[in-house]
Amino acid sequence: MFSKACEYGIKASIFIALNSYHGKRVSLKAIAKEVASPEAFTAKILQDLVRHDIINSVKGAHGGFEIEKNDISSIKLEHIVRAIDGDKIYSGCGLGLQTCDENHPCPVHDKFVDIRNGLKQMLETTNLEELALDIKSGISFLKT
Amino acid sequence: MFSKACEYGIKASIFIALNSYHGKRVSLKAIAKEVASPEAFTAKILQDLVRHDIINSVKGAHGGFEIEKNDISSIKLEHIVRAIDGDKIYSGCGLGLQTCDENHPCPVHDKFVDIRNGLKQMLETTNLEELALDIKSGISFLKT
DNA sequence: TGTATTTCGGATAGTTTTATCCTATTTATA
DNA sequence: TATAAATAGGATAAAACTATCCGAAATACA
Repeated sequence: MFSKACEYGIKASIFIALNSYHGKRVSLKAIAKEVASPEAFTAKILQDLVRHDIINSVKGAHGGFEIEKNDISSIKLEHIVRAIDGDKIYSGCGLGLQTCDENHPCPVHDKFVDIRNGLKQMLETTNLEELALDIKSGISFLKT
Repeated sequence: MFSKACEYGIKASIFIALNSYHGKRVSLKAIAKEVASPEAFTAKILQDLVRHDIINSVKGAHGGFEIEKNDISSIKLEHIVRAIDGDKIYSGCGLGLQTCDENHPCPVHDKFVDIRNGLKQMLETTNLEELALDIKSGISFLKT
C-alpha cells in the first residue's frame, strides 16, 4: 500500500512527535533504532520531511529532529504521505488508464473510488497527536 | 495500489473474457493492443495466469488465449491479483511491522484493517463477467 | 579555538519491478 | 511435409526503489 520510505517516514514522524511533546529533540540514530529502519535511508526521508516543513532539524552537537508542539495535532498522515510518495495514492486510475473519470471510467472505477476515498478520508483525518498518544500509553507500537 | 503487472493482468483477463463470451480466442498481440500494455511483458503475465489455471492458452496457428465460458462469472478479481501479486495486499502491516495484530498493533492498525477489508471485499465479490459486460455495453473502457 | 556531534547532500551499490529479445515448441493449413 | 502463426521460456536490459558510504557544513562545549 505504502512504499517503504513512507512507512519509515510515518513511524519516524510519530516518534519525533512523541518526544517533541515532552520538549525532547531526537537524533537520527535514536529514530532509526526506535522504528527499526535503516539509518542512512531514514536520513534521506527525514531530509525530505524537513524540506516539506513537516518536521524541523537542528544541525550539530545536541542537534536532531523535532516538531513544533503546536503543529503536532494539525499534521495529518496525508501530509507525510504526500511529501514522500507524492500524489500517487490520490490521483491515477486503479488500472493505470491515463484518463479515468465518470465520463470515461475504467472497469473498476466506481468500486475503486470508494476504496480510495476511504483511504483518503483516513489519511486526511488522522493526525500525529493521536498516534503519538497511543504509543505513549502503550496501546500501539512502532516496531517488531 | 496494484502493481503494473496486476493492472495489465486484470485488463487482459477482462478482454479475454469479453471475447470468450462470444467463443472468440484472442492473440497476445490483440490483447496487448486493446489494453495498451507492452507485449512481451504481457506475455509473461498471461503465462502466469495460465499456470494458475485462470485462463487457457492454445499454442500454434490460430492459437491464443481464452477462458472457459462457464468460468467467466466465477473468476473474481481476487484470483487474478493473488496469482500475480501474491498475498501482498492481504497480509502484512500497513507500516511494515513484522507482527501487527490486535494484541500488538501498529499505530494505524485499526484504520488500516478497515480499508483493507474494503479492498478485500471488493476483490472477492467482483467477477470477470460483470466487468466484461460493462466493456461490451460501452459503459467502461480498457484503455486511454 | 579545537573537537566531538550531528544533519546535509552527493555518489554509489543492491534489489525488485518492469520491459525486451531471441530461440524453442506447438499447431493449422496449404 | 513445409511453412507460417502462436505461445513458452530463458536470458538480458532498463528503470525504480531501497539502502549504504563518505565528506561537507553546522553547532555545542570544553
